[in-house]
Amino acid sequence: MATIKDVASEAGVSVATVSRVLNDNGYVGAETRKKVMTAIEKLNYSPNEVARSLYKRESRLIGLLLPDITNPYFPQLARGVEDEVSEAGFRLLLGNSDENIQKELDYIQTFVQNNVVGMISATNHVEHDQLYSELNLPLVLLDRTTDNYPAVYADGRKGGRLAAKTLVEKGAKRITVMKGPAHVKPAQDRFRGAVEYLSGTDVDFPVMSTTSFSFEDAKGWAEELFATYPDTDGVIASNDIVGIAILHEALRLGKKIPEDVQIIGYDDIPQSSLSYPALSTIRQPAYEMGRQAAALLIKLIKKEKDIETTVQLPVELIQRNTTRKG
Amino acid sequence: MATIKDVASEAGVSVATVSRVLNDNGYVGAETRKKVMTAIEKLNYSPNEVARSLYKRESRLIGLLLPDITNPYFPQLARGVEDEVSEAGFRLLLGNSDENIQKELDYIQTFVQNNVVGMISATNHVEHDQLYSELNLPLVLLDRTTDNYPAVYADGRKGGRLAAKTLVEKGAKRITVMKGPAHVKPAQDRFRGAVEYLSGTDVDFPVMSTTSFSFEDAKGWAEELFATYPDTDGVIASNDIVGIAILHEALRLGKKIPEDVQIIGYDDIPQSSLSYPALSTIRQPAYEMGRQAAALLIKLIKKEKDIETTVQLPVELIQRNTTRKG
DNA sequence: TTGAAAGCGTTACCAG
DNA sequence: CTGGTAACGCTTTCAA
Repeated sequence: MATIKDVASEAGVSVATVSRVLNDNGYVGAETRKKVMTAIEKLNYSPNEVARSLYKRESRLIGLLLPDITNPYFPQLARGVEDEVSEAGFRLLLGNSDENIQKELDYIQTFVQNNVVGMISATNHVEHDQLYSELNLPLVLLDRTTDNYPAVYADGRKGGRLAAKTLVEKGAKRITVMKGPAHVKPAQDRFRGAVEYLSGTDVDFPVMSTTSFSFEDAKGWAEELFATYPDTDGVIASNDIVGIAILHEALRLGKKIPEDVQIIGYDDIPQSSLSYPALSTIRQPAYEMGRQAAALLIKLIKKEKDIETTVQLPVELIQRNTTRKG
Repeated sequence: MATIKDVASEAGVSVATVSRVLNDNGYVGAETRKKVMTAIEKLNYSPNEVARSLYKRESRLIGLLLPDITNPYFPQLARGVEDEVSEAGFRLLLGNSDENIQKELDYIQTFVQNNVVGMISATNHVEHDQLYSELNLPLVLLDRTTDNYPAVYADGRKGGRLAAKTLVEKGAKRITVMKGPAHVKPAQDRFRGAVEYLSGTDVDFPVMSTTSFSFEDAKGWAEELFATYPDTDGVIASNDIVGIAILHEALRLGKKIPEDVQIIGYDDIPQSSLSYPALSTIRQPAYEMGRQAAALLIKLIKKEKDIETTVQLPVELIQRNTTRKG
């Protein structure tokens, strides 16, 4: 790899001058600039980010912490983040925390060790608000509310209410509400929203608790649900994965969808529109959330003034075929 | 952030000594070591990776280049890679190329600018074997065969053959085989495998070409398929996404699965088992492939001897309910 | 067993 | 307008 020194001697100038043309600051004569450009071209030089980072004490790297990229909701967030940061010239250092505190801490440590300029976290540990606070780094929370940090999230409470309202209006009488993992804040919000709404109605609503969102477990929850509440005629799933699993199980049991049981999911992951019948769901604009989180972080990094540090994106009912028409 | 200097003065020794205990090399007295440890503890010091990287001319970072993390096949690869590299103390710099040469080049540039120790690429541009060859970095290709580089991939040819054989043996007579995007090498392999097998049989097999794997487009391919070949009774989908879309469309058209038409997908993404009927498919061990690619790369980085630089993982028929029993 | 100092590739300050 | 040089935080000779 060519260094700035090589370029300097090739162009017959000092490294200081090369640095000036590189960063486009300070005075540099037209002639000189041209010589330098030629040398750069010729040597196919590109500056060493590590040296830059060392001197400036900040890199062009942003840390992204996710629970588990294998859950189809997160790649969309990640992609949104990535597109936005890379358009702004930043790159992503990625970590999956599995909601495991130690892993999370380890990643945060790597982030600072690598001089990241900021970080985005979509994990759910409130415990280390403390840790985060010592971080001394621009941080934005993604897919999670909080009073203490900049955050972009969707209105889970409203989403939950919307799901419940939809099912009730479409005539469900015995609605099973699935409660997602207790430590997953957004899941609790939507759950609370649903329960709030249902409490104001006359429908029964047994609650079924689940402790994960994984594909492997989803089947189990689905079986348990119909075993425990065989006469349920409406299900508010904790997310689309679970919703699809329930749909699958209902069909396997010979139930008619949406006649016998209506199902509504949460998230609107891409594959939801491909289930059969296509899953009705509450959409969170994941890609957009990722983009906005990144955009917000970048503003923070650039220390722009008057930024809205908490942005709430709207949720939306996507009415497909697991809920009744009209 | 505390630096090595701070630790040194806190411990009353030189930075050289601190460095020695940090890296556990060179002589350092037991007493001294203890003092240093205490200082490190007290200051909560952790070494600056950037400075290290600058001096050593190599970081603890590995570059991972993916086509599009939004395609559910890739998060699994990514996760496999991540788990393996992070267990070995490395971290991931992530890039989505969208199979776009310019983006790919940009990421590769960032990778070298950041002194990555190696990279893993799951993209499909053979054109820049040339670029890669000038890279002077350990590289392993993932989900792609090649003679020129270390690679881990699954046997696409065999997978295609297996899909075709399965459908034929289960009585399909007019099999539509879908051809994935031309530039996606693994898709072509499985396609060729299927065609090879079918050529040796008496069944008809119209070929339908598609140009993408996205969810949005998949629906379109599905509609086109049944519009063009309404009497098809077996479909070899180019991957599970397309397979699920076809399943959806077939059901929408009132076809019975698997009686009227049998469908077989490719990949075995997690959601395939949740379609209804559950999708039969050819499984590629994506997570495992990611892990092995990372393991191979790490061996390369450590310059171990006698390593198997090309590992082919087996594919497997996952017989679910879109193919007939027995 | 320990310390001083050079050097990794940049940037920015100060002279000229 | 340009060049010399200290500094960023670390590792590694080389001497002591």
